[in-house]
Amino acid sequence: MSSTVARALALLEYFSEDEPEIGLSDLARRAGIDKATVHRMMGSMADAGLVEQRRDSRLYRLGAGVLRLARIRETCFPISSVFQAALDDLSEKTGETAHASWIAGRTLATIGIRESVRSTRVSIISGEILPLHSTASGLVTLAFGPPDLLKKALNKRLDAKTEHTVTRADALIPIIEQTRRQGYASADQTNEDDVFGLAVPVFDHDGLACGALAVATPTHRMNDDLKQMIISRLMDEVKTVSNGTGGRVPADYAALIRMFCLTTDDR
Amino acid sequence: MSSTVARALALLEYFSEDEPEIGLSDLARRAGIDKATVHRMMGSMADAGLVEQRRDSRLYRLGAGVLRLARIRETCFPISSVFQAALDDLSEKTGETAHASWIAGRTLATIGIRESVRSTRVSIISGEILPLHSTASGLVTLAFGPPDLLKKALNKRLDAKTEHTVTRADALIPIIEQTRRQGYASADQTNEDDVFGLAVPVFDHDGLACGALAVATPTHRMNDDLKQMIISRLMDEVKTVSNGTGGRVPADYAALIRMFCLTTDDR
DNA sequence: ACCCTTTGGTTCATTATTATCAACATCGGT
DNA sequence: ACCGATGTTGATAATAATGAACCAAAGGGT
Repeated sequence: MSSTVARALALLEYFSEDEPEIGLSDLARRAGIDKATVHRMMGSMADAGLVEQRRDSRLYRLGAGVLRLARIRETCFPISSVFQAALDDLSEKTGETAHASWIAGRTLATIGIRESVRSTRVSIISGEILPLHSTASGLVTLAFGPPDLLKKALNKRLDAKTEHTVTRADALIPIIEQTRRQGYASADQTNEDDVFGLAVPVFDHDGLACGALAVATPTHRMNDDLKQMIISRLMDEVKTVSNGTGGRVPADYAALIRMFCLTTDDR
Repeated sequence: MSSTVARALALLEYFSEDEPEIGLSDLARRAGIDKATVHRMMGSMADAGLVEQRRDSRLYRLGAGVLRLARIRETCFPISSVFQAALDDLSEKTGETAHASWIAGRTLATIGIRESVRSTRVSIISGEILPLHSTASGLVTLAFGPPDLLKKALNKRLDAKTEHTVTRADALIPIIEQTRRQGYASADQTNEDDVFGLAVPVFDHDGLACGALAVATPTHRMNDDLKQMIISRLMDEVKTVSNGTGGRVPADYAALIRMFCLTTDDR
């Protein structure tokens, strides 16, 4: 089913900002793999520099090798900088937390955050992997992204993150279709309690979504006016970011953007 | 002998700033592995987001997943920022190109560069992997780093990068010992023609070298005065950077630094 | 002090995964 | 259209991954 390499690399997904160091047994338990196997896998990954092991506590953490890789990737195909500018802009104009994500394999990786300055705000874990089915970012990515990503995502188990999470594939399909029609996705507490997410896609060179821009607000603060305002701001950034990262906005989506500008002008 | 995971991850080392995209056959040829094998390996790595494949040219390149990993690593254990400050300082004071590297598994990864402003200067490829035996950075890392790294490095094939490269392990040992005594390493055209490198170690929490700071100058410009000046500047940064990255300078090396300050004061 | 649990690490026989090689498909250039 | 090189897929043989058992060491609780 899944190759050894894939299983080994999947171990990397357990590391995040709020859990940067993990022990051998812990890692093995979560992944559901034998200790001995994980031990050898981590050994190989340590050799490659992807992880390193503290000499004292024997805990594993991400290694310096990832810095090198990210450096190459970013100097050759810079995206972070483009995103960060958009995020700063979004957060400033909406007053809420903005974040950006990007397709990484069959997952969605958070690659940029700008937190709201308000006292009550949504706080996002840097480097977190976003579920495709329960976040606004995930939904737009599925709706406008590569078809096979959607297919794979629907076949996977859809974990219930809150009591509002849609966990049945057939219930998800109409939501995806609605997202396609309106050009943005909203997710009210489907991934985390008291978090309302709004997201638009970012397009690659082929006109497929390769990531998402999102604004997250506390649910209690959300209302129609705020929602329209945020969506309008998000739409404004789609073209900028897509072009800035070497992508292009497909014609039908561009039409959606124009429509939205008109409706907001009407207000 | 070597695990599948290790072989797969070794493929990542072929990507660099001046060769960010590589085809399947090319990759297989260099690694000496069958095409089909590489194909499945890259497939797994693409799933994990470490690499991605262009839909048009089918070439592979580093994926967005590495950005996520680097982000986590850097927010939890920041080192780049500390290094960059030191590099800027070094380059400014010496007028030459300064670069920093860090142990990543059993290799040495370039994680920071500040190029000289001069017209003739040493240009360094970002993200490049430095050979341990033929660069000044590699030599100090071997001299002051983990003993098993040295052992492994001596057992590996020592490629001749130029006609000055030392390729015999027994010839390398006295050089390492000399490096230990003087506290810095110099490499005159042993890795690249017309490049003279000077490097000092950066220490981790255990007092072992985990990286290096280096200044590279065109060989024709190097003389005793410049050499002494650069070494003095490098020594100045050892403590700053080591402490800034959570490390500590061992007592015997601290003594070396003090000695060097005295001798330079004498001048 | 003790026991008991948990941790990281290692070994080894079995088996399931993976490398291999070939054929096939696809593309670009001459 | 040809040719060479490339990416992709499938069947078989061989290798490497697996997981149980085991060890040493480090807490944690009584």
